[in-house]
Amino acid sequence: GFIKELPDLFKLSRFKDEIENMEGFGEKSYVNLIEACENARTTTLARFLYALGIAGVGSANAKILARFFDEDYEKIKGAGFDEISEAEGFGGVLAMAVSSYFSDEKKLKEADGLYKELNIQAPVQNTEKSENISGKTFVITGSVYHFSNRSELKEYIEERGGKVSGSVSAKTDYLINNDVTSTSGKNKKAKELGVKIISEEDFLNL
DNA sequence: CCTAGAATATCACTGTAACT
DNA sequence: AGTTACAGTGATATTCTAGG
Repeated sequence: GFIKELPDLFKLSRFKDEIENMEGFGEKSYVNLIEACENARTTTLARFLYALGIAGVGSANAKILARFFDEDYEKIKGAGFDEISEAEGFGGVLAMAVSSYFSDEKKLKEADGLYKELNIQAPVQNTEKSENISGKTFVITGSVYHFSNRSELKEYIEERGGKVSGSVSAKTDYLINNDVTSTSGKNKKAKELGVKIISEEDFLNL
């Protein structure tokens, strides 16, 4: 009962004592919970859109939407079916999902309430433009060593104008893989299609 | 205060279904 | 044909509470 609508996620400290006394909880879990919620306040428009849970709008499509509408939440809210269809990769199904979400009174109210609690930041862009990375598509497989996890490497690439996708295709420029002997589906496909397979070191040298 | 055992969270990775 | 979202799996890491 602590969370009745989305914005309540950011008001949990009102229930400090109750939360700490719940089974399986203690002071530490309470503090972690509050810290996690506070960290989540600072986010990008794309992450916010992703979080709304609109069918078909995951992390990748949310980024496209945010960019297409100039990182402006008001523009997205006001956009109709036709306008949304013009965004790259958005056809009838996705445009309908998005436009009907924002024309639903209840959902709109919830989204607005959540938006008010947030501290939206502009996405980090092209901190260090790199010609070898910008405009290229990468796929990462296996573990990484120079970054704490794959998401960090993904962010690193995207900040420099590159793209990271989940599956190898003819449009993929590089497959990043430290395990040369790997026989994963991604490696096989990369070999089939003649996609360059590089190690993390090779990537950093780019 | 410290430790052990248990529970839970996180991570990398797959496969499937559905969309453009 | 190419992409993406999403659910599920097994392994590993983290972190809790209870009890000495």
